[in-house]
Amino acid sequence: MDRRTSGPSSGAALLFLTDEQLRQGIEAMFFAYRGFTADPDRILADMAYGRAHHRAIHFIGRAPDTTVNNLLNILGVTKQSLNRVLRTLIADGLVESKVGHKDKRERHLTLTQAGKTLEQTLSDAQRARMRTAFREAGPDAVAGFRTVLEAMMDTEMRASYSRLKDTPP
Amino acid sequence: MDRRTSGPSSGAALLFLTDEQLRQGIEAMFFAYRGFTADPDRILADMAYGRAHHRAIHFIGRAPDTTVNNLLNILGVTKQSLNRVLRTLIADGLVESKVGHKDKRERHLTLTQAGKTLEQTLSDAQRARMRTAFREAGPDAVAGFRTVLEAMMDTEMRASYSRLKDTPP
DNA sequence: GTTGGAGTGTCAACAACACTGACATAATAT
DNA sequence: ATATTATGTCAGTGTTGTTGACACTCCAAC
Repeated sequence: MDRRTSGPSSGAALLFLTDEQLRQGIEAMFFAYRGFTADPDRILADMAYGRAHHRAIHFIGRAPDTTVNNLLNILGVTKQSLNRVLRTLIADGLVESKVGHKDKRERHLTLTQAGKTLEQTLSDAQRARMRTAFREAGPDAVAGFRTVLEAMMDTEMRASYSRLKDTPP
Repeated sequence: MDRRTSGPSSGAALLFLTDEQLRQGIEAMFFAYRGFTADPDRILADMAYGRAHHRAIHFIGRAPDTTVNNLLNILGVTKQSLNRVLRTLIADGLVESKVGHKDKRERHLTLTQAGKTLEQTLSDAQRARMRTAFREAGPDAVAGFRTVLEAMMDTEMRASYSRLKDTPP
């Protein structure tokens, strides 16, 4: 067991691990996530789309030509659930689905121009809130924020996150 | 071009506000929230309950004798939605509803012993993950984490959060 | 070359949980 | 007396998750 916090486990250095601190962290996570999704949700409510569409659009825009299976792993839902979302996005001309030329079982997904436009609108709203929060909190707080979130992920999600993080846009 | 040696005087100090950094923050939030809810979800899946029941139980346990209206404000859902959840929790003997003695229109909600037991089970699972993440990240990162999350909340949610935070358990 | 299994995508039906709208009841406020 | 507030309920709808069943494609073993 490495003691990176220096000092005995009973010391003041571990006060941030009390149940009370953890409870506050849990509640902060709950309230913040509501704020995190509030702005895109408002925009989507006027269309026939929901949060699931937003997520699909985000990650397709992030990794163009991705396959359905890859998207499935990132989103962590069943393929049937994703398929319903993709069907509407494709029908509405926001996403293009192309049969793979190497493996014809695969479908490669890309945003159309309309899809990119919507993605930009949603991202702008979400980024604006994140930017304000980041600016208020300052760079050191942001670094800590990212460190804790990364430690909170499941292993597979952390892998997906790192893969995306290290992918040039 | 820009030498990022150690000059906080130039634009380098604002590098943490680039779209790329914001995008990573957004994705970190997405993946981390999945981890955040994963453990309680697994426990609840075996019962007839879902995440909505968990939230209700958490905040009733947190603020015993709370009214329906107060819970409504905290959870940010409609009364019809909350009522469906409360009805099953009361029927199953996890929550007790008492008519207010000052204002008899109000119902005051409290966890029964069985409710407290379930709350403890769910909290333990969620706290365990949070504790591991906090310990890995260290106290400074945790402070930053909390600062950013608080800045990300809507104003009303931040008020709810602060009210709970300053309430002794 | 045919067969069988693995991978991939689609359709259908169902459950959880959110929403709106309308209405009832009781208690409180004006 | 009337209006407002707090709560509960019924009915209907939408989004998003789930299983189950099935078709198509690829690849490898026979």
